[in-house]
Amino acid sequence: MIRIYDTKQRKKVDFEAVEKGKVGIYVCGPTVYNYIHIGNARTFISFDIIRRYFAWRGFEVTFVQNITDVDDKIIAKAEEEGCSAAEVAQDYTQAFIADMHAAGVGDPDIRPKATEEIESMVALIQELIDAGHAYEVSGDVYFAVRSFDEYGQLSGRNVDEMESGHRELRAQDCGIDARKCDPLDFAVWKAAKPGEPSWESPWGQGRPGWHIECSAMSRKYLGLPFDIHGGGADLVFPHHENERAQSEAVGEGTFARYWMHGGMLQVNAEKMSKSLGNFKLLRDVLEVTDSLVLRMLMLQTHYRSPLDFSDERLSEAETALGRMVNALTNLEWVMKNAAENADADAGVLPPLDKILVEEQTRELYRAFVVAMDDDINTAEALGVIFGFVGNLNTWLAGAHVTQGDVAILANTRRVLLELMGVFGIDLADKIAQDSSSNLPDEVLILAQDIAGFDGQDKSEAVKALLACRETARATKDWAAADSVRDGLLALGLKIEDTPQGTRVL
RNA sequence: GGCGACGUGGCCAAGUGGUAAGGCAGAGGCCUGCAAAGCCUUUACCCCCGGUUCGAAUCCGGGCGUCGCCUCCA
Repeated sequence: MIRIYDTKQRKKVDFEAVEKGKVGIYVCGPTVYNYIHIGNARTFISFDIIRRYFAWRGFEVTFVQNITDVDDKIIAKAEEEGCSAAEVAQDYTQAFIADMHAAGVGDPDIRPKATEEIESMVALIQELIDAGHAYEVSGDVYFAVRSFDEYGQLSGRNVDEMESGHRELRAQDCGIDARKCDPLDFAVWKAAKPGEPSWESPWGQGRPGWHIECSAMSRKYLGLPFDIHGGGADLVFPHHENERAQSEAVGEGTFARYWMHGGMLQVNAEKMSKSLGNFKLLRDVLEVTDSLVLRMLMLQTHYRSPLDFSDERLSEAETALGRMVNALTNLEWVMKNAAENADADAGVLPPLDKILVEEQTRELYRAFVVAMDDDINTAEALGVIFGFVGNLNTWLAGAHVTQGDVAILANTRRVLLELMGVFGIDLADKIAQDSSSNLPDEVLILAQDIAGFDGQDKSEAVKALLACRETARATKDWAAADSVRDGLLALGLKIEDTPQGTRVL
């Protein structure tokens, strides 16, 4: 049973799907007026992992994420850059999708764009007006907050207190629209101003308010009620409160059964902002960082907790990921070695305790599920895996592994890869990538220089070099041995001497 | 001012009643020609003060501190 923390109920609850075996998830996407920053990325990576986990647990997942491609900020950006709002939206939509791919975030099953869903928004607005929950004032349509009794329940706000807060604000300045019946009311449809993108509606030319977009699109693609509505914690109010009000006011009962909100990402313990100069774009970070490292960093903190981002933490995450990669590489090496030289060190070390490995692998799997079932506790799940990895290193270093052990180790390897895969970290691929650049042409030249090698095959050249180095080591000619190692290192090939022999990474 | 979250070893971070996972960093050791990797050992009065309980990091009250939201924000 998966338990998740529901923002509305303010506690962890058992997850029960609307339709057994299926889960519909709606996560608010970006407003495409700029490249997304790592704060956005955190939310999207978190829900990518949540989605992967549900799928891995056997649910048929329908994941919907919108693109808000009409908005004040897009219009402002267009003016700034001297192009159309549509162009701004299109450019940054493409950039967003590219960034998500670069970050290893899976595509949603459905990615509706607000501008292509106007019809369903207009329909919903009309329903709200007909039901007395919204009213038109000279081309604008507002939602009547006080017509919805439960307004404030999601974000834990009291309507009357909010009202008084607004009065104070109004005394100072400010942008309270006098046309609204109640200062708390918010726009669901905005009358077009000259030059702005607009669509026809029963209330004249205009465009939808932000909140109505998600209400309409989630209803259209998931139906009501649906299972999980997600987003960053900063969207709880007003965005999600308003969405919920719109969707539930028209008498369709529950909107989303569970609300999941991701914690904010901060930079150097402060909120990211352009004025503080700590604003980091995802694409800039990925320019110099493996996306798996970024993901590892995210995994180390629970998705609901605030996360402080820094270069130091990024580099720690890189080291941690390296530990995992090393363990896998080592495991694969041991397996290969066992297959290739069956009895090289027989008798020197005790045989591998296969029962133990098998049991602990099963326990790893179990503990992983327990951790993740508990509100997607990736930090704990990761701890479980690291704990196992430490044991695995000990077992492998202290035992004579034979051909007969390979099957059980292959299973362990498979489990490790599978569990990390749930996180969106493909270790096998990572290892392949790290070593794919392994054999540059210079290897042949180096092999000719040092070992007198004259073949064409680069991997044979490496073997010749290693053989040459072994000869040198046997005669304690350390200078010669090290020159081979240094030469290979310069070509990007790292050498490690192990009790079972030398291996190339 | 209102609402909410959080405060665990040098840093980060799990852990909601039974004397504290894991990662990073430091120190010492083992292994090794060296290096790398790995292993072992090592540092916790769980912010403070009360209370409940046989027993609390975990529950309750108070205090101090940090942060978020309350306007666009993932």
